[in-house]
Parts: sequence; C-alpha cells; structure tokens
Amino acid sequence: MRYAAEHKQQTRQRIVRAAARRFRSRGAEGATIGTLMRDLRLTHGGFYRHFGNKEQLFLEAFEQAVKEVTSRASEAVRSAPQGSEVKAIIEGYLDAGHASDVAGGCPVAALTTEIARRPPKARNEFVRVLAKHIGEVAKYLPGATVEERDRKARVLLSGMAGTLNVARVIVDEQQRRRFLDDAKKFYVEAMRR
Amino acid sequence: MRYAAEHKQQTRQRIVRAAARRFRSRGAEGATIGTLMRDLRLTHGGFYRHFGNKEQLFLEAFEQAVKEVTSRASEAVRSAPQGSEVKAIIEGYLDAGHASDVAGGCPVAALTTEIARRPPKARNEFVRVLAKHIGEVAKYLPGATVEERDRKARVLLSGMAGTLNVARVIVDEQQRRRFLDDAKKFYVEAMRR
DNA sequence: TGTACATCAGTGAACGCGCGTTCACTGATGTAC
DNA sequence: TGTACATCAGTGAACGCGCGTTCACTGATGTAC
Repeated sequence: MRYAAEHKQQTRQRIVRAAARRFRSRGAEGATIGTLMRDLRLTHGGFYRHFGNKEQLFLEAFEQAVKEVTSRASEAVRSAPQGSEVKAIIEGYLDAGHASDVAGGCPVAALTTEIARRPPKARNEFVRVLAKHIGEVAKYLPGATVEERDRKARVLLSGMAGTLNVARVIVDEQQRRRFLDDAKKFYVEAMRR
Repeated sequence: MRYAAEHKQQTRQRIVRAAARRFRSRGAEGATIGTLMRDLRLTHGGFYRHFGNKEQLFLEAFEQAVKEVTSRASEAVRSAPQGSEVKAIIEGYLDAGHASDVAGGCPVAALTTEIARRPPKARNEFVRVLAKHIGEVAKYLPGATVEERDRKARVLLSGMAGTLNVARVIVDEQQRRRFLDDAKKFYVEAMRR
C-alpha cells in the first residue's frame, strides 16, 4: 500500500522517539528491533526501509534523547528565578523523578558506558552530538569565556550523570533521596564560582 | 581426572578474576561464558561446577573488581604525602591511565548503568558490596563524623565515575586529557572542605 | 599390600531461544499516455 | 476522462549465528575393605 507524502517521515520519527526511550531503559543490547517495531504496530522487516542497521538508529535515538533533555533543561532554567539558574539545573537533574524515569531521562547517564565501548570512529559521532548541545547548558553557568563555561558544563554534567547512575542502583527510597540531596548540595555549593 | 584438594578453589578464583576484567571491558551482556572459559583453557560446560549461573558470577566479579580498585586506592593514599591524601585519590582516579584501562578500572564506572537496570533484589546485593568498601575511601576524606565522610565519598566517587565514563567516549587524546584535568581541579577544589 | 569402587572437576555435543538482517511479496496510490 | 504501469512503505517467512544452559561421559585419585 502507498501512503501520503509525509507518512514515511512520521513513521521514522515514531521509531526514533520510541527507540530513544527504549535504548535508555534497556541499553543498546537490551532493546531489540522486533519488540520496538511491534509496540509501534509495525513489523520488524519494515525497519530497514528507514535505517541501514540498528547502530544507525542508536545514534539517532541518542541525538533525539539529548535534544529532549537539553530542551527540558532550558525550560527549567527559563522558569527559574533570576540568579538561581544553575541551582535549577542541578536540582532538576538530581531530582528523584529523574532518577526513576530512566526512559525519559538523561542519555549521558543511561548510555555513555556502552558508547565508550564502541570503536573510535563511532565514538566521534557521539562526541559531536554531545558537543552540539553542551553549550546550551553552559550558557547558564558562571565563567568569563565560552570555553570556561563549556568546561564547567562538561564536568558538572558528567559528574551528575555518574551520581544519577549510582542513585538508580539504590533500592531504598529514603536512602536514594538522601544521596541525591547530598549531591545537590555538593554541586550547588561547588558551582557557586 | 581428579585434582589436588585446592585445585577447584584455584580454578574458581581464576574464573572470577578473569570475569572481573571481562565484564568491565565488555559489559555483562558483551562478556560470554564460552570465550571467558576458552581463554582460561577450559570448556564452557565446566563453568557450572563453580557457579549456578552467569548472574552469580557477575556479582562475584563485581565484588572482586571493587576489592581490587579499593585496595589500589588505599595504596595510592599510603604513598601520598601527608595532607594530600584526597588529592592523591582524585588524581589517581581521574588519571589518563585509568581512563584507558577499562578492564582493570573502576567497576562503578564500567558497570553501574547495567546494574541499575536489574530488579531491586539483585540491586540490593550490589549496594551491599559497594557499602562494604566505600568506607575505605571515606577514611581519608574531611568530615566530623563517619556519616559525613561516607556521604562525601559517595558523592565524590559517583561523580568521578560519571566523568571517567564521558572521558572514555572522547577519542582525541588531548581533549580527553584536558577534560580529565579540568575535572581533577574541580574535585580537588570542591573537596577542600 | 592389593583391589574394587566412589568421587567429581572438567569435557564437548546438544538443546532451545532470540537476535539482526534479508528478501520475495503486497497493494493502494501517483504518474504517463 | 480512462487505463496501464511504476512506486515503495510495510509484511512475514526465513536465514545464520551466538548465546546460556544441560547432560552423559571421562578418568585420575582417594577410600573402604
């Protein structure tokens, strides 16, 4: 059957968005094309009309996830009171809700370990995707130059990603929350210049 | 063939040690029992004389890795000049050599994301293993009470683990080193009280 | 001291299973004439 | 306006492959008598 002009683009978008969630919650190996497509009421064969292979989808899904999270951070900053933008970013990131929402959460936390295991050529593409969005967060950090703000953004985000991962291992809710609160205080304090 | 009394224990240790490296460098799914045993000049069938299943080995391998890294950190601290123990821990952890040595490196960096995806019951066992060793690092951190030092250790180690993971994605060696150096400065500064 | 038997770490074929990917096919719609 | 054909997103059977796990077997050594 033939579809309307925009139909293919829409299907492709649906796959990327669903994959962005699935990869984050199950990992690159844990997420399978079969179940991904089935949940979208499609069959696995059709996947290859949109993507060359699974790895290509993984890269696009990563980019999609980074976009989502970056724009959410930007929104949080916009609705934060003047002067406490950094605090808003940190507390939004280390929020208990973010810790429970792996599928919709930060892809750096959920996927960097696996990405680090890929060959250099592939890693470079992920670095490029990340670099494109790191400046968005850096805008709100203190620092005299763009480079200084970017450096701070990288250290802050990578550190908080590690903290988020460890928080996700902790089962006890109170313990997890305390850990996240400790980390919030630490980073807010440390970023105050 | 029958073996000497200690033979079984030795084989078991060899498997755990090799697995600790393999899991870190390839992930829980990426490391397979077949190749693990083959590299030890054993066959896959014999694996089940030592472990109930792969997951049991994963837990023991994680513990082994944590032990290795903790004792290495303790040694680094012992050989550090008085008063700069924290600096030694941070700079040892965020060392470029550590970033390249995934197989022998920190299991928190290499494995927490995957562990976070496991069911609560399993996660609790990993939390227990971690807790057993976190105090070892906490000893060298500033803080009035044990709890305060433990809190600091958790935040510091989880943060540095995230940074190490991101560093491992970066291909360009100079860029990676700069990033690690930025993070070193940040954490040394932030831990100075 | 000698002999029959039990033990059990390690072997390797076999199993069921799920995965990524391929490919011949379908059929509604756009296009050429 | 009507008709024949091309297009191509999506279908579903099939493929090869590697994985975790099982199990009947091996055979050197310890033990019972």
